[in-house]
Parts: sequence; structure tokens; C-alpha cells
Amino acid sequence: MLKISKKADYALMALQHIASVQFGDVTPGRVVNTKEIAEEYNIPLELLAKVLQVLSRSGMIESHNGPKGGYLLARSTRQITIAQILESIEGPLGITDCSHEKEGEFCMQREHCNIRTPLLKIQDSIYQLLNNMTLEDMLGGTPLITIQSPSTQGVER
Amino acid sequence: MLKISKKADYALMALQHIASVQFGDVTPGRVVNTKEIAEEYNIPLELLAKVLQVLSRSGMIESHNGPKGGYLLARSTRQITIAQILESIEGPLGITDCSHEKEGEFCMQREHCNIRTPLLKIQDSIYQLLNNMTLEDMLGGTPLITIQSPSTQGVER
DNA sequence: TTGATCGGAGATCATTATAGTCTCCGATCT
DNA sequence: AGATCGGAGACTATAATGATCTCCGATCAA
Repeated sequence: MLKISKKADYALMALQHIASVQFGDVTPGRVVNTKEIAEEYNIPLELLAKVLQVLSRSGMIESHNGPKGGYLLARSTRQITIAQILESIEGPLGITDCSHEKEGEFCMQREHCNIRTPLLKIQDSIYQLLNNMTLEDMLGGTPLITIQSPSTQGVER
Repeated sequence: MLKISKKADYALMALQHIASVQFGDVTPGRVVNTKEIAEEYNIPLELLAKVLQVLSRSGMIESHNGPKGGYLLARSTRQITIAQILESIEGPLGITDCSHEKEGEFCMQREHCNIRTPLLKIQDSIYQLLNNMTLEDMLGGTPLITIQSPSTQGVER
């Protein structure tokens, strides 16, 4: 439950990759093209292309056409939050349907709904969590070796 | 994104209702049947029945057969967390596919995955959030009037 | 003891969301 | 001019979800 989509996964991987190339030691400032990322992480090329186009349209990366073209971060890693990334791919965050009701829209349960307020609180907390973590936080410390998180280790959920 | 299912919604509503009947002033200790909840909240009867059966099997409520039958909370409202409710309906919490990999299972991106560690951290945080909130917290203060959360007010996402 | 009322359980169906693919276009560099 | 890029739209397949239908066994009360 509460799973994020593959597209969002791909977006995170791609941005992490672009960022680490751009600010890495080897070739800082180098543009990164779709194919490179797709091959590195085993992502279907055309699907990744879609994802990057969305990220470009929402202003997180800037695109460069033609040969030697590709993508660059449009902002600093500190100015790109996880919430922004996820929302640009998956749309507004909302753990429940009634989160985004506009005037005149109502869910069937609305009149007697007894869980709306607490759910909105949970939603806000999650949003803050995701909005306080930036792309910068995803750089650096991430080892290639897979490490089981201590708090989930051996726990059957 | 990150939406919880209708079934989980229904589970939360039902449990909140059962709890408030059971510990309310009017008829404490009264069993609540499926039909009553379905009509109160406009939930499809048979779907709600499924949900309640699952909650019963996972030990959150106890069922009583026959006429005058229905459901009762099996534990105190303080011992039922939101995480438990959601997980019993939707299965283990996991924002990403690789969260629940067992021995021998690998995602396609695993060998070069650069986002696994931060995602697991986010997941843990969300889990703690949901596991620290109980059914008790959903009782009482919930007004019927809909209140727009301050942090989402007027914000275009 | 019979029948109405309850939950338990399985199969089934419709709709939607997701993941992935295909094709064509325009920009740009060499 | 042509190879290499991203941009954009339509399209398909598969899975998840929401919902429904049918039959069963337990229980209580007349």
C-alpha cells in the first residue's frame, strides 16, 4: 500500500543520476541523455523519455536538443524536493479522494464522514516529510551496496 | 499519488463508527452490524462486508453471528493503530517495490539502484507516523464540518 | 424446529490506473 | 545533409481496484 509508481521511481533515479553527474568529480556540467540513464538502470527507454519530458515541462530539468544534447538540472539540488518530484509525475499528493475536492464536488460519504479530519492531518504530515527532503539528501551517502534498513530487518509486515 | 484504497477508507470509517458506538454515551457495548454502517456512510453493503470480514480475521474486531449479531472491537482503541488497519486491508506498507523483496527476489534496477536507501528512510518515517496514531486519536474531536487544512489552503499543486 | 437474520467465503465482472510501446515530428550539431 | 537528440500523441496490454452475486453455516426467537 501507499506505493509510488514506477514512473516516479524512474524520475527519482534519473534526477539522482543527473545530479551526481553534474556535481560529481569526473565531468561536472556534462549533459546527460535519456539513453545513458535507461541503460544504467535498466529502465525502458521510451518510458523514461516520457518521464524526463514531464520533469522538463515542470521546470526541474532543462533540455538540450540535437546531438550531444540531453538534460541538466534547472535548479540546485537543495531546491528540488522529493514532494515536487513525485507531484510532477503523479499529480497532487492525496491519501484520500476528498483531499482535492473543489467547489461542488462531494464524495458519497461526505455528509457523515468521520475520518476526514484525521486523514488530512496524516496527509499533511506525509507531505511535510516529503517536502523537507531534497535531491541533495539523496546524493552522496547512498552506497551501491544494498543495505537492509535496521528497523525493517527481519520484521514480517 | 500515495492514495489509500476505498476499502481502507471504509475500514477506517467502520472502525471509527464501531468504536464511537461502543464507547459512546447512548448504548455502550452494543454490537454493530454491517448494514447499519453501510447505510450510515453510503458504503456498498457487500463490499463493506468483505472489509469487516478481513478486519475480523486479523483480530481487530470480533464477530457475532445470528440475529442481533454484528461486530465489536476486539481491543481497546488505543491498541489499534492506523498502520495496523491499513496493513490488514492493503497488505504490508511499502512505497517502493523493493521494500519487501525476499531472498532471491531482485528488482531490475537493483544492482545500480541509487535511491533505495533514501526511499526506505522515507518509508520508515511514514510507517512510524501511521503506527503512532491510533483509533483513539480518530475519535471525539472530529467535526462534521469540513475544514481545509492550513498548509494546503489556496496552494495550487 | 423452522425461518428470518446475521456473518463467512468464493467466484465473477466492470472500470480504471499503470506500465510499456510505436510512430512521427522538430531542433541542433557536425 | 544526415545522424542524433528531445517533444508529443496515440495506442496496447496487464494489473489493481471497486463492486456484485451466490451459496453457506451459525444463531436466535417465535
